[in-house]
Amino acid sequence: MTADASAAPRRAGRPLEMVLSRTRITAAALALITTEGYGGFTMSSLARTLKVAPSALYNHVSSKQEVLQWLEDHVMTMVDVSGFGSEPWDDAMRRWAWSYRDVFARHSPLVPLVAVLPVTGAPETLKMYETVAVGLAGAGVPVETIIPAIVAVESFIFGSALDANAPADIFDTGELADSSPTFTAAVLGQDRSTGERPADVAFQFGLEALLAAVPATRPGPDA
Amino acid sequence: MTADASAAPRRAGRPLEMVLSRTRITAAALALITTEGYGGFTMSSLARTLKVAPSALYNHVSSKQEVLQWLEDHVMTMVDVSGFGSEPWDDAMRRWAWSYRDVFARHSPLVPLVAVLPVTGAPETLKMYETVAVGLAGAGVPVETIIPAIVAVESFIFGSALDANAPADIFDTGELADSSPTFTAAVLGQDRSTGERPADVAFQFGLEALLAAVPATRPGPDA
DNA sequence: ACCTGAACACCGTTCAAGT
DNA sequence: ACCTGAACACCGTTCAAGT
Repeated sequence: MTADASAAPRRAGRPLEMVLSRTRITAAALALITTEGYGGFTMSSLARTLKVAPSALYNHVSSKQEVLQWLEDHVMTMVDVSGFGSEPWDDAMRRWAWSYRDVFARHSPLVPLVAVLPVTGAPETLKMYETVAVGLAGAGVPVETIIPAIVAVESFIFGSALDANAPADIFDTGELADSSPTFTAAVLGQDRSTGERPADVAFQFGLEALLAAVPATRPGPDA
Repeated sequence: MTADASAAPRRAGRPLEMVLSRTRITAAALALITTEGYGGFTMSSLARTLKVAPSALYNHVSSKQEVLQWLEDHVMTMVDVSGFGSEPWDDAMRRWAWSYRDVFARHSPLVPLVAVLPVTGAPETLKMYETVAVGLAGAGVPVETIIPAIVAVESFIFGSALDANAPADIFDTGELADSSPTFTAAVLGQDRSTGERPADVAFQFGLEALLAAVPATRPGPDA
């Protein structure tokens, strides 16, 4: 209950900023993944970044899985919720959903982890949910619809984040074109005139469909 | 170009059904995963099931990743596309989407793999796409809309398959309830009277939203 | 053509020993 | 309280040697 409960004891010869902590481990993990990718992220490489033996990490973290959960919660911080409270609810949702998808497209290995991450250990994630829930409630969406709406949009976002990493030729049927004429025609018949990436066209389509189904009764705080 | 191009040479002392092949490796992998789960699936355990040394597998497969791709394609076989051609297009889509989600909820570690799996190496997956594309085209959906519609619904399905594995208490805010009053109220305000699982309620909501946005002009073959 | 057995280069994690 | 270094029990994959 002191004013600064998180202050670490300072010792001569080991400067304060060198003490391991959730914050510092998470920051190091993010930096490592940004430069080396998830393939280069191991407990060893993380320890090397922090100039510490790998075993030292286990004084602060119970597993690699936990580091990834910390990272996941930190990454949520990068999702843009600024529209809620300043834009009509649907524009706020669009801003949120697109940035959410983009963030996790860059961190797709974290996507399967979300299913196992309880909000209790993820305060930033909970903060985001609260902002979105306030936005929807303010738009007149009935209480019992808020969670299904959030979960549905979020599931769509996670699936779309994975899809955003698909190679451009994923649907090229090649020599199997003859056995799948209708699908092949659909692939070739896509509208390429706008120059948008196919993953973005699909995301736009699905997002608008989901937003149209949200039973809001008011346009939002400022509209 | 012979009648049976896939026949393996028969030798005395080594019965035909013991020869390794994509079919037999895939079947063994599925059996192993069904009994032991994905955590117990290693190249070693797979080799043990097939009564062979681990290194022997590499005469037939280039990596564990490839085994998983074979498995993924085989698993697509379990998705129910029987509605297409016999039901109104939207009922066929509902049957397909629910079974697709259920199958991959049981095989969620395969979900992130889909993004990297080109249809060229996945004939069963392509067969499924063809069936769905024929169904949508038959319902009068314009060619250029077919792929975005399929990709959007599929992304929603994959995200929902991950969500279906979430623990029931994932949204319990615990001691953080005070800092997230609106979200906590929404969690507590969910409609539990129907007895449906929250993941199913959200899936139903999102699926109906997406189907409502598909620009079909005809009800389907038999309606 | 396809198998075995040994080996390689890693993993994440534990633990006794230090300070 | 928190670090180091050695060790453990695995991984997926390669490769020489066999038949």
